[in-house]
Amino acid sequence: MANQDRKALPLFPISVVTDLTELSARQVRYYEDKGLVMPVRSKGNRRLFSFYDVDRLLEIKELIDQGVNLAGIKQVLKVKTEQQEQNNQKEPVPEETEKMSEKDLHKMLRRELMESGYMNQSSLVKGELSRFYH
DNA sequence: TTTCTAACA
DNA sequence: TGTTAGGA
Repeated sequence: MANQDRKALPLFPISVVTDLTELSARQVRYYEDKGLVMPVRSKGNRRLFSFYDVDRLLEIKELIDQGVNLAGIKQVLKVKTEQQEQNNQKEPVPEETEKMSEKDLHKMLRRELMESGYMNQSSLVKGELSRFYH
């Protein structure tokens, strides 16, 4: 089983999440209501969070005290999710460097840029995202 | 005992 | 956001 799947496994109740994130249960539930996280429900209508959910909530926490509102956070998470989906369908890198076509080389470079963080939060925060600040 | 929803001195 | 009522 891939690590990606493990991180997506719905495992812990809200109590664990509040411990890990320092967020109140009220906040966690509120953020779910706003679509920032979507934990699975289980026996007795109880929320089950995955590692991914916890990671997202930690990012949400950071953005909150950075002064970003829910609309802005939603934008960031949207991008994050899109990037993650791209990583899931990432194609294997060609074995031999000599046989690497120019096309593959460009794919690699583009991927390096994306994963090095060039097109993530930093640039977002400085640019488009600025209008979501107070 | 823990978590859930809904609502507000 | 906190807190609480009333159930499951």
